[in-house]
Amino acid sequence: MARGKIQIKKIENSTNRQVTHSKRRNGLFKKASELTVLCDAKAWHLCDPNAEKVFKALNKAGVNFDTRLRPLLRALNCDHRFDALAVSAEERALNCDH
Amino acid sequence: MARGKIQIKKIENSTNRQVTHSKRRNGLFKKASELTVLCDAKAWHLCDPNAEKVFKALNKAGVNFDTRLRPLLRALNCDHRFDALAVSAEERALNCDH
DNA sequence: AGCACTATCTATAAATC
DNA sequence: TGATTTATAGATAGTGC
Repeated sequence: MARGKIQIKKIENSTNRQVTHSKRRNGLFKKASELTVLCDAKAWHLCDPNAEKVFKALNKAGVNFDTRLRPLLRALNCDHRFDALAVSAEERALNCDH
Repeated sequence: MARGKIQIKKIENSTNRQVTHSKRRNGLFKKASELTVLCDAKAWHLCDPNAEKVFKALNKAGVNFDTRLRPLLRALNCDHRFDALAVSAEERALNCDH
């Protein structure tokens, strides 16, 4: 791109790799949030207590949903599927027999 | 972009919205996989039984990790954090007391 | 370790088939 | 409805500070 085309393979120089990672990651987030707005991804069901449990577990694990995953999942139309996941986690907890 | 600049707000025409969604989603996946390769995201720890449980739960919920989320999570360096999530889920199951 | 610049590359909006 | 084209907007590699 830019001042010269690059091949899509691992960047061996670690400094360049880190710089590229930072730049492209920001670009990825921007595009994800644009897609979310343009295509009207529906709101998250944070009011759903089952979903809330999963989000809390993710936060506890260090995954910041709001800033890192939410716009991406929205853009990919994956967000509503996490409701199903939340239910699945809930069922697993209820079926725990030890 | 392209043949005219657009504002980042909901595309009201549903046909255009769908077309844009499809195009931009593909672009997002492409950029995510490029970033994964360029910046050498490390491999998933699928051999980890704790992580495996989470992946299975996600698949059961209809989230196709391999095609939808894995390249994105890799690109975002979130993948290793899912190991922590897996452990968290495991602990929660073990601490289930009813 | 950022942040700015900018020439160049890539993504894509609209058009066309 | 879906594929292809193309002109333009947007992203970014290399650079300098």
